[in-house]
Amino acid sequence: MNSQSPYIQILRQHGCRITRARRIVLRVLEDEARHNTSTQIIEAVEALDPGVGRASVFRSLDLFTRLGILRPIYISGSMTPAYVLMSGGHHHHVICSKCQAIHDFDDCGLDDMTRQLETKLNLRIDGHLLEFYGVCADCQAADA
Amino acid sequence: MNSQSPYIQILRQHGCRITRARRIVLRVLEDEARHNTSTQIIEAVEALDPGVGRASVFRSLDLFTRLGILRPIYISGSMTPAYVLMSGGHHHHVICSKCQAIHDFDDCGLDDMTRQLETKLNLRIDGHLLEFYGVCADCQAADA
DNA sequence: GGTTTAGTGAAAATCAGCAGCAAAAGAAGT
DNA sequence: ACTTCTTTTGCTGCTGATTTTCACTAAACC
Repeated sequence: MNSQSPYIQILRQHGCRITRARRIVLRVLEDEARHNTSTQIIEAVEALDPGVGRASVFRSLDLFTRLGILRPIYISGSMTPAYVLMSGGHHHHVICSKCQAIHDFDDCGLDDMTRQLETKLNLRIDGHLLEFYGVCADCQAADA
Repeated sequence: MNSQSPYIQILRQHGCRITRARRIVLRVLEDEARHNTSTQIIEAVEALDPGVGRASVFRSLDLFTRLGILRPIYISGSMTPAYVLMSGGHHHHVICSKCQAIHDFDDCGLDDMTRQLETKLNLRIDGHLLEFYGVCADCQAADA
């Protein structure tokens, strides 16, 4: 009865098999609930089950991205993307330009805009990512 | 007198030197006005001036990103990011999940939210990126 | 023009992510 | 549970995109 995870359901809906590797990668993503690079995810998976291979983690990340469960974003100077879970199809955060700290926030008033955009551009919209860039309170204090 | 480009001004403001490599990378970014991968940018720079080295292109892209001029975004299928110019500090587009077509749009009603967020989280916000994911009109038609 | 030092080009080093294949394990039906 | 049919997996070696190193060039400023 661990098919509760809505993400597992999404896999099912798309005819994908629920494998050990995918389950573990999903668990890591849900547990960590942060913005992890592939390397960090691979390490976490390794810690949870050394039997899961690197390649499968990459394959899972790729699959989840194609299904809209995940979204890779580029943070800081690293060209390795971090992955964020698109819970409910959307995600929002503020990234500090100085210290790269990421501050997630929940409410976005984008439902109206989504509907307007669907009408205006004549397309269907399933989700969105909203990123703000700025300087966090700590870094502003440090500057002064 | 080609210091018109507002981006050149930004470089100046940050005490960065206006070098040949940076000028050319900027020109490519402004001319192409699309979502180009580092490889595409390197090729365009090469075509414009073979004297500019790869490494400098990467260094410029990195610098521009740190200054908020550019933003790397993930494009399906390629592990290398595409770069978008953050004209005026922000950028908005819709990505089709089927054909990966990108549709830029200009107006976003995010000024209010930006100010609310600044107050609520006690930080300064300089810009934002808003991505919508969906299925474009063409792909919907093709499905039917 | 001379000085200073950030920035550069070239080549070597690094490392994330991918490909190919035999073997393993979901899913579905019996 | 057993069988069968595919989908996935774990390996391992490889590729090509970034990064680093370092001696050299050229902005910026006097």
